[in-house]
Amino acid sequence: MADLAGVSTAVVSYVVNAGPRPVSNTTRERVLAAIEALDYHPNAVARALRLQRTKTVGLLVPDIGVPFYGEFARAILDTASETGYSVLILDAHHEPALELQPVQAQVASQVDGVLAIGEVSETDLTVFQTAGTPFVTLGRPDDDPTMPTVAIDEYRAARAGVDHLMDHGHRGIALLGGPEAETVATRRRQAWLDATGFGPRQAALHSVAAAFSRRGGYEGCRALLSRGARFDALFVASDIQAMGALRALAEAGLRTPQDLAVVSFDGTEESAYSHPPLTVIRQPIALMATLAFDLLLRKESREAGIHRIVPHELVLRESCGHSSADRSGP
Amino acid sequence: MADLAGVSTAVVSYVVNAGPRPVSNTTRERVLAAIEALDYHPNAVARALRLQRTKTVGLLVPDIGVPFYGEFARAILDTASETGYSVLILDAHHEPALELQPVQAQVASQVDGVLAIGEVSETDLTVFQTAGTPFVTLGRPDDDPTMPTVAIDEYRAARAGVDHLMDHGHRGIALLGGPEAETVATRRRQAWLDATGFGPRQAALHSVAAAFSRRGGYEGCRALLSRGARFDALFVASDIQAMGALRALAEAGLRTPQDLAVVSFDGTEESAYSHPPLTVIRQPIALMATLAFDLLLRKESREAGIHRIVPHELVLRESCGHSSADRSGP
DNA sequence: GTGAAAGCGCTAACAA
DNA sequence: TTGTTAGCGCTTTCAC
Repeated sequence: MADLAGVSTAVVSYVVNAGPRPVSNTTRERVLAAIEALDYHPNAVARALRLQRTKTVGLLVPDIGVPFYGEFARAILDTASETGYSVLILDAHHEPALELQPVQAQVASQVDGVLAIGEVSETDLTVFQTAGTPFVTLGRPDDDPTMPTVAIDEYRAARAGVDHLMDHGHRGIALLGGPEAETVATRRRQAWLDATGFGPRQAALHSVAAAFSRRGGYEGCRALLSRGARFDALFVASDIQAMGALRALAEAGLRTPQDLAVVSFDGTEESAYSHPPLTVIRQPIALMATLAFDLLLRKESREAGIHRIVPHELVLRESCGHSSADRSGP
Repeated sequence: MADLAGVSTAVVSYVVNAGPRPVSNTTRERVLAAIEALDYHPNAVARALRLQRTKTVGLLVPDIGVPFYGEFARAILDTASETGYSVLILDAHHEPALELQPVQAQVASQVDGVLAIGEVSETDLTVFQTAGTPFVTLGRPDDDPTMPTVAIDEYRAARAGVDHLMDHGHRGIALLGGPEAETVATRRRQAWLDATGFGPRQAALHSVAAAFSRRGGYEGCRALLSRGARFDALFVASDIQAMGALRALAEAGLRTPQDLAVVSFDGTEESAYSHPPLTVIRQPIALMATLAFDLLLRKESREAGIHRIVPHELVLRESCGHSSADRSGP
């Protein structure tokens, strides 16, 4: 390569990286020609070793097959590619954190930082912390001040959802919540609890904890239905669970929203196409991705305690009882 | 590190990799202790440079936010992690191939191979081919014998879907197809054409090409509806388009399957939770992922022309008119 | 069974 | 303006 152009490798480097030293035009031409002729491409691995920077970030997701995480991943891939970054995806697929430790460590040495969506175990985070790998968590409400985070105000967001149901006059609002171990699920539950004013007995009767999956939502909803408690509305902790819930409701012969109003959480694309379209609390996915990525690379993430709260949005569709008269499609 | 244990770096390597040279037990102990004490983790980048092997594969997807691709990515992540591989995701987000060239080349130098789901441009493939990066395509029916591929038999699969609609007695079967540029869309259309026996005029009247997205399906279906052609069934080229179609049908006051039977393609999770649940042609995603990954690493992919055809499956649910009496949930 | 040293492909300090 | 060279952290041949 350098030989063909008759220059040293240093000059090739200067040309390819446009610096840090100047190169005469004639030399540059020769180098460029040689690059073209040999279809030369710099080796990213060697570059990374030398620079101690891989231009790659890790993205830790609970399950890339879940649309909410998929849409998040897309947003992050978009932002990353704008600045020439690659993204290494790690799918925790709900496994215990310990199993991942070896992988994590391996990955920690080949990424410039890690973005973690959703629930992440403390031990996972510790791996990155001790490895000195910058990281920021996304959508993980936590008061732990050492943890850089970008998230909506989970409590207020969920509260907005339940309050909206109350504005519609509903009083028997059941909760189809997320797994008890997940912080977001706890926050959303607390909001529901405060809004409804249910006491312990009523709360237990009117709520269920289910997995963040369609099946989880389906089974959770059936469990709720089989209890015989009377409720006229359902607040669901995630869109994906709502898909299962709508199915269960339909099978039970219950109409939404006439018999039961529904509001769910996240605002993924599919929530606009369900039957009926779901009224949701939407998280600003693209914005969160951009902010998190910037935070990660500016290494502000090292300054502990950066918590960026982004605005949520109540999106009114049919499932809460709004008329669709003025709608013109999703 | 090596210093602490009082050994050379070579021995550390022997211990960490359990070879290729033997190490005495006492020495091993000392090394292990030092590793523990220093929380040492080998640098994956340096390792990759030396071995010329990154233990990372690239995954090229059209849009990671689309559930079908998300589920595919999940399956591939699963297989990859079993053998200690990391996965670098590249989202083409429907951009022209040329824009990606720089990225591709960069990536080509940091992965051991590339898996491409769905449509991939020839020029994209050329980048990897000239870089000597092994690759295999997934779900890309192509007679090009130089291209290693894992896919269902698109024609037969689609044919099975349309034939099933005909078995139900439908004769006016419309097609909500994919983009004309996509090979799979062409194949599925041909199957529909042969099964229905439509001539050019009828075919044009009864079909539409739409983007592989919910909105694409929604708009495509509305276009079909507004044409005034009479049809009693709809064959949809993908689940995600079917979601949009179901929405459009509902808004038009058409009941599925009473007024219009629907069968779609892919068999993602969401197809089991729509209203009504969709009868689909399912692609064996997990199997395809495993086969493709194996193919990629065994470098059989270098032997041109490996086409592995995997079985598709007709999954009967309600949208085609089957009774749901015997169903017990998704 | 272990150490010394070369070298993977690149960048950047230093020399010229 | 350009060339020479050290070294990023690892593996592995070769010598002992």
